[in-house]
Amino acid sequence: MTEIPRDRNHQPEIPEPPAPAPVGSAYEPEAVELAWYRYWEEGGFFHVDPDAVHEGGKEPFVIPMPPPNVTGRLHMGHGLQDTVQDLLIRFKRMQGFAALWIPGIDHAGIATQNVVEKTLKKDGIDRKEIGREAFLEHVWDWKQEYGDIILQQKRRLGDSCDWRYERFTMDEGLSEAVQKVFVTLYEQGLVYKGEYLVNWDPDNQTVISNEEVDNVERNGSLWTVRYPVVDEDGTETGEYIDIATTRPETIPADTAVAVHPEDDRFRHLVCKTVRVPAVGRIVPIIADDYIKMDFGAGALKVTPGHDENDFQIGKRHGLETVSLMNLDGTLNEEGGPYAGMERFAARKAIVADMEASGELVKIEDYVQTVPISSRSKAVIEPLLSPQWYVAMEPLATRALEVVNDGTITFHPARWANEYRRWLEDIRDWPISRQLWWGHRIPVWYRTDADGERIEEDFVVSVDSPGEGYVQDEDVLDTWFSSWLWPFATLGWPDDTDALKAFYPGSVLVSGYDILFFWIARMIMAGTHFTDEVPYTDVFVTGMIKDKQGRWMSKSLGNGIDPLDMIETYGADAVRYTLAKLCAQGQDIKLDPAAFEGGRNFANKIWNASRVFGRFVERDDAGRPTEDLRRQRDFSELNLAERWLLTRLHDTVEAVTESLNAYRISEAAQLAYDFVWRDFCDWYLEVSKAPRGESPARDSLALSVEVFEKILGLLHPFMPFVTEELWWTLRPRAEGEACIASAWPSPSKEETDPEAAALFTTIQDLVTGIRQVRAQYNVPPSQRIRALVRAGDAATASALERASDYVERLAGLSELAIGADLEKPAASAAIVVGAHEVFVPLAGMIDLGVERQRLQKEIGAKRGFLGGVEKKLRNEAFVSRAPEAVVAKERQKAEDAKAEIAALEANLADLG
RNA sequence: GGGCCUUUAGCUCAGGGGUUUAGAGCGCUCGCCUCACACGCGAGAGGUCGAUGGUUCAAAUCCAUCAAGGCCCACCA
Repeated sequence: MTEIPRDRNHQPEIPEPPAPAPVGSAYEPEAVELAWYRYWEEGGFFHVDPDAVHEGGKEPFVIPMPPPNVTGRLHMGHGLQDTVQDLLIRFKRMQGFAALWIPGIDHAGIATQNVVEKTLKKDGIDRKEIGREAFLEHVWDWKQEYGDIILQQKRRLGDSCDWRYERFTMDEGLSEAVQKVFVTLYEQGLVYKGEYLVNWDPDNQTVISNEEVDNVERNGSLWTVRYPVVDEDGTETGEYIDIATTRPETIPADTAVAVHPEDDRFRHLVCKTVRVPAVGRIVPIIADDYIKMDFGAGALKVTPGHDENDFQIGKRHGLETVSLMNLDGTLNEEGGPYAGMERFAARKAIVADMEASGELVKIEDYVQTVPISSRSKAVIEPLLSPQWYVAMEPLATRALEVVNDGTITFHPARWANEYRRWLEDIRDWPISRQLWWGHRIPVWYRTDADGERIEEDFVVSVDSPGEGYVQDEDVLDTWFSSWLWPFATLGWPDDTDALKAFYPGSVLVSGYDILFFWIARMIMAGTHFTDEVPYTDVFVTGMIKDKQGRWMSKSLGNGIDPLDMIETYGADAVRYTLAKLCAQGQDIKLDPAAFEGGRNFANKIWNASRVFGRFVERDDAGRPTEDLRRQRDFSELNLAERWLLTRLHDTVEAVTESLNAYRISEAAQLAYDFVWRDFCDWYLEVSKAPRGESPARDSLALSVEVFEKILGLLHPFMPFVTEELWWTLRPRAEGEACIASAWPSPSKEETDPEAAALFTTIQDLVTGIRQVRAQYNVPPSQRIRALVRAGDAATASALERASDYVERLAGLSELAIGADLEKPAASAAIVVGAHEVFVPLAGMIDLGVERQRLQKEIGAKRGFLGGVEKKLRNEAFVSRAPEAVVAKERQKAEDAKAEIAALEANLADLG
């Protein structure tokens, strides 16, 4: 049992934070990322103890990480899912939750056994020769060597999981849980042994579940074979039944021929007998309405030992079940002359023989659905075999309830439908696997005098009943341990502190590819064994595809390695890009070039910090020694600052809301817009001191203050660069890290919608002047004059106070503002709402260009006005639409008219 | 055979009954090495929101049908 750490016993020493990069240096992600991850991990910043909940009163927020396969390497799917999980964890941690992300590894039964077997084969070692025990030693060695490679790779991505909780699906605790669950289910009558047709994988020589079978369309043949009707002593009556089959090699296992009871062609033959071609067995003709009269030749050969439907027919009619295949896919003695042949060789041989004997009537091309093992890609053989099953229906009932009653919510909601569909039509789960690597089935058989086990005489128990018993050779399906993951990782079945504190969990993040395999089964296990849902929210991500929308696969060689991307662009860039692409539930067509966007954003933030960061005094190590921030009063802030704080407040609110609703890409976009557009493009430009002057301390202080909030806001998306910059702004106390900071929550008090609106007007004025400059190719270095004729005196004086913004941003040498200024001759005019801007362009003005510009502007406005007026002319609209909507449209029309009038006046002015 | 998803700018995608005349990134055009950033700055061009019909005062947005692409499930030999 892994001991769950407790705070009072574990007080990790917080290391020295890495020294900041020198001021003015370019952003180099790799060095920054490695250093900070070490700092966080060693400093215990990911640690969450049960006491934080029990005694600290913190609300838990728990995500069980889908344990990657021990054979695994990080792929883009992990990149995406881990980005989402870590983002949520960091977000909630900053919000003050006891945010626990539980990592671990899955032993991945078949996959791992295959890999190790292949590796050994290269050294000339055969699994069967060395035997079970020796083989398992190799697998454990392999696990030791490669087991946590992927977890190391996840660290590179920045995953902030509490590694002290790391579990392996075959470690002691998980094994205990698995055994207990098997025994419990057996005692509840929900585990049983049955002999049914199973999906047999002849390559891996194990049974697999339906979910592990892929049905693929393949070009095959449909052979029509003639079955002669014979009497009791085997003489042909001259009649015959033609039967179409896609699997002639199973003919030797035919135990009947079936026709539809109402089929007039064959009705008189029912109860008679036919001779099976190739092997000469005499079998009855039966009637069953499963048969489709219009398919093939209208009759079916019944092979209960090798086809699920035939098996059902056989049951109904009490037919013998002949199993003619060995576990390796060769025919056994039932195959008669074909015994010992591999199944597809047998098919060829049997077809050739029937062709020669005239029993084969025809061969047609036929597209059929072939079941394939998703692991080995071998064609699945339905085979009669005794296996252990879990009766799923009782478990499914509860699991359906908790989704139907809203205890568990899927995001996006449509996955709940898929989930229901599967559960409502659930089949029993074959859980035994004929493998060596996995949890041994806790069933003990009594042995007879020869040491052979007696199949019917067994005990189900965790421990051996003692002498005279041997354990079942088989192991359990990998998912039989992973379905316990959310609670077994916390110590279940023991009632640990951790379990009490952190179960049930909060969110599961996973791809839809394992909705049935894992997500649904976890919910079944949770409700059945713990009487709780394992988590309340399921966030289902889309799958990552290549640029052309194809699945990434080794064989296509179209995979994009996240580690390569991290090396090239940085982990923050990879994370931000994936977050941005993570629209709810949609598959993602990934172009590696997309990561450039993330890199550019990280770089932008880095550079933005230099604008004010270079004015912070630092010691020799580059650490800040002064705190620029100061007490301030919102009302004393200037217009731009009040606008910025208003935008900050709104942005934080919107991002928080988006994250809470799992709208990850929206949150990423909102943060991006604020940081790049508002903060960098407008605020930083406005706040810069005039050439040659030093910026005001108050202005720097606000930049630092807001930037700190920005770093917090971006931290869940881009933890590394934000943490790095966090330490460059002001002196920090030990452990006062960005990761441990509180989620920004700017005060509503510190917003000023009026200031924000005025600033927007200023932005429009500036943009207008810039447009004129661009139109006339005025070089950026050339200062020009401009006049603003404000629509009213109040705005005029407000703009007057903010005139240096416009001057600076529009590159003006002089700016006149007033409510009744005259338009100078030979000037370009811009209409911004009720205000007009005149740009005197003596000597430069081109009447043609100007006329064109104004006409285009008028055209656009008229188009707009036309639309609005059309609405207003519609009486139904005016009478039925809400008053506010109508009023708004009226206002729009009026504003547009005024603007058009102003533009037209200016146009007329040109002569 | 059932069910689901997608179709919006050249490309990749947001948006999801009234948000000024539909947005972003990339690409494209023009001008800029403006002392944070060319991984950048400024200005632009470019969509009758797959088609048709309907509901509504109002549809890219809701409904129906169709078309194209994709996915999942299913026992047609």
